[in-house]
Amino acid sequence: MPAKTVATLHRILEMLKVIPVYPRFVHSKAVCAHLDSIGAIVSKRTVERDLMALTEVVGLTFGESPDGYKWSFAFDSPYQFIPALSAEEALSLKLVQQHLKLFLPSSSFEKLNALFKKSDDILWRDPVSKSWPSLVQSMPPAFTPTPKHIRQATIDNVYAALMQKRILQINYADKPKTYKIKPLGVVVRDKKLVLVCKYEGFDNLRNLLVHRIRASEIKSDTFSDSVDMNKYVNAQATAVLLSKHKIDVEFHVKGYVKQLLEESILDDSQAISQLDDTWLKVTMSVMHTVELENWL
Amino acid sequence: MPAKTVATLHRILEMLKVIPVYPRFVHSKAVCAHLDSIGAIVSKRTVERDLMALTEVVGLTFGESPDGYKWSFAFDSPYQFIPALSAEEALSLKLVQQHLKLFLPSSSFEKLNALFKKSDDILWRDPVSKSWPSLVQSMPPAFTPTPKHIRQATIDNVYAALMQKRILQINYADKPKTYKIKPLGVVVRDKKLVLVCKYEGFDNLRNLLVHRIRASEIKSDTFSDSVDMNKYVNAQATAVLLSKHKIDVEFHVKGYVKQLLEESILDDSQAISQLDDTWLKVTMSVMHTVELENWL
DNA sequence: ACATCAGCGACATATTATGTCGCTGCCAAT
DNA sequence: ATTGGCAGCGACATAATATGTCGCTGATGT
Repeated sequence: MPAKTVATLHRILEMLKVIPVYPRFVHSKAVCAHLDSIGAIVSKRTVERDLMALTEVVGLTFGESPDGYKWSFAFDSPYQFIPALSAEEALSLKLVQQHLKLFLPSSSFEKLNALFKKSDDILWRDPVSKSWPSLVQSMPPAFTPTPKHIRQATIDNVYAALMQKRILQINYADKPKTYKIKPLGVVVRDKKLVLVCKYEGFDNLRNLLVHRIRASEIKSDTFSDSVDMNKYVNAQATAVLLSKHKIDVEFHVKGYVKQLLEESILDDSQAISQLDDTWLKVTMSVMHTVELENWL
Repeated sequence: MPAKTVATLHRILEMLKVIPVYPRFVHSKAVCAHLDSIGAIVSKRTVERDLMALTEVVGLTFGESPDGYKWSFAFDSPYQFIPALSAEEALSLKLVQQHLKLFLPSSSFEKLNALFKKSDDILWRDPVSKSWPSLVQSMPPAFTPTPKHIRQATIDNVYAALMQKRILQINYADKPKTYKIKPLGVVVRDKKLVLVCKYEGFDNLRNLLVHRIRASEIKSDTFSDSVDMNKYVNAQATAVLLSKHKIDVEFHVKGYVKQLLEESILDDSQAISQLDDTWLKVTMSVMHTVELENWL
């Protein structure tokens, strides 16, 4: 508890904060530098010893390289996420996972895997409920192609080019040509990652599917174009609306559809009342969309 | 590095693993018990000292109570998630966050906030890109009411009852009556959490909106009903499909719609070819849904 | 009023964390 | 080949400390 111990602990945690998960790595020298930068000056030797010790404790791994060891968090280290999780919290995470699996390409949320793994563990250990996997579900909207897989390298390049505003050279789809593009933003639509960009030399916006990018390479040229993604997305979204305002709907149903409505919830504002034994009156206020049109 | 140090470190981490984030807590005695259970036997005094020390280092908090201090992780402790995050990873998390904000009630992913906060930090610090907040977006499907807020207590009760198969007594919507229900599963549909359940004494499945549950209380009675949520969700989902198979579509467009199509991507299998200066031919293979019908 | 128990201060001591130094290879540039 | 630079690692000395023990205090609830 005295001064020195807390200093040591702080140093260790600070070290862990600089070490990324597996495919990435840091050299011990960088760790030293970081410690210096936050005022926790220790000898290089100590850092080396600490790293070694952490190997066994939190599952660090290291690989050799010309300029020293390359340190990484083990991929599945249970220490990536520390605090305890209650069974309820774990179940709630499970729901998030189900949802993400359905709506995002898996590469987008790989960073969350440690968390999901942990909640799995918690749930397995739970003595009461063995059937949890089916307790929570995410309901896909109508039609659901499986999310495409995207290579990590591709996604990294896209993000890096995006943030550094640098030209990205890609092979797209099956076209043999390579294109130079200026990445401006990323949108997730349906289950696909869409890259909004301009082709070099052109000025109109194009949408590319990230999972169709075959090869990518970041060039050193930068650009200064930019686009208000918020506005862009809104513009595209409202294009499919028939009207911008809510409308009130009232209709009567019977038989099979009646049953369905009694058990389902179309909208929050829906009100149902019994007209007689066979007919049901439904009123609600919703956005006027194409979907609705066909419902009726 | 010698034996004892690594033991201590291990013990500390093991302690952190049992401490939940803020609203929840553990008593120091429980921490002791856990340490004993994994063979790291130390005196109670040491545990107390350690906890105190951890206060300053990882942001533990404690509150008084009749039977000892109640220890929690500060809910914004930067140590909940340890490994370093690269800017690319952070951006990718940002995308997930955008997406979740749009599709899930916020209470469902509160546990991820530490992670999102961390990625925010990383991105703010990034020297190159100051405009990251608008770089990634999630595109809502057509119409998007704001996700409802759900009280944490409600969600916890629902999940607990669900896992322990216990009767839940609730007040629903504005009705003055209380109902006893058997929770069978949770589905997220559109932006709402839907609780699939049976009313006590009835045998048909009902869907309740979790955010409309006003008050809830777990009873001690248990039940044994169960439902295959997977099947249930699938059944509901296919109800809105006009046909189960993909169909091929071919159509010609010009003018404004042509422009839109050139810049957008409706589906992965779409192929576009130029007929002449004004007309564009589009072919694709998609599920036959009501949405599609209206597109044309 | 009593018993119980959590927190906490004090203290002693065996234990150890850390800096220093020097050796050994590996790499790369001369 | 030769050299300089640098990373890892073992050894060692020592100042410093982590931890168990004991006993006091003050709540709590019976």
